[in-house]
Amino acid sequence: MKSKKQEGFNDITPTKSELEILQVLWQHGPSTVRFVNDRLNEAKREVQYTSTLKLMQIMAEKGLLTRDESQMKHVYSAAHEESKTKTVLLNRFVDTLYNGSATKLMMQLLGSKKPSKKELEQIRELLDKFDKK
Amino acid sequence: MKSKKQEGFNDITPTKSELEILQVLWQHGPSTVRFVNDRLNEAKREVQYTSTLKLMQIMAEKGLLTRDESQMKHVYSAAHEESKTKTVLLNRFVDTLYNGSATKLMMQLLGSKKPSKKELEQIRELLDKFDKK
DNA sequence: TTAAAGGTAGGAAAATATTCGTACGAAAAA
DNA sequence: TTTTTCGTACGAATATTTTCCTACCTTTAA
Repeated sequence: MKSKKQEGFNDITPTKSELEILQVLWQHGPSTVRFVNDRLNEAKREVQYTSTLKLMQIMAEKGLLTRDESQMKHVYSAAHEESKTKTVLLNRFVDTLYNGSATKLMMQLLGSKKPSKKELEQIRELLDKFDKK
Repeated sequence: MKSKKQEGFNDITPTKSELEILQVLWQHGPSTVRFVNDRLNEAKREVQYTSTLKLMQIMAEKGLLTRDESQMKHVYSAAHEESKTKTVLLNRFVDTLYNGSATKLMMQLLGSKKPSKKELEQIRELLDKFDKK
């Protein structure tokens, strides 16, 4: 298995708007600016095409996205796995708000949300797996 | 669909820097700017006194903090409960990253962190409590 | 073959968030 | 009393993030 250590020089932390774009790419796979912009406009809010373009260009510069320029309509992809990026964001969130305690977060979560029986079952299964390690 | 602007209502959503200040106030209770600034400087990073002052003044204007001006050294307090504010932030986080599914978040959490036996036990207790409801 | 539509690039404006300098009054120390 | 320290208020400079205008090129439709 490959090392999971990060090189350090690329910060994969996206801003709020960048995250919206990443979500589209994670959900739909490699896409053109036009496609992403359409998704944003239908799901979120009104944004001009060139705004989305600019942001995606910046993201590509930062290393958040890669792009295929072989065609006129450039095709962008998320440079990092969804789970990897979200894990980073989640850990940061836990560190910031719950002093690193995942348990504290869960307590809050269970207190405010209401998981269904089925969901509770899924969580238990996951816990069981852990016990066996 | 975008929600309407809530004139006159308090948006308790703090920015990154504001959250740092709130953490100090939640942890230590009502405090002067001097005290908060000292905590920030020792725990986080170097910040000038007037920067912290300004930010806390802004937060008071926004309704994030309240302040007692009866003494020369104004005493600031967090305007909202820690758990209330963190619940809002947590729910927003879940909505943004996990499409509102707390379970998905938990799965990721359990997958990336490695809870200790003791933590696993705590979580189970939590789930049990929940089951009985 | 021309006009319209749709692309990219880049600069700059606009919106937010953060930081700090300066003025000045009150309290404490000398 | 005089000076120094510590406090608030407030404007403005910075930094960051987000938005969009304009120029110009390519493809498509008329």
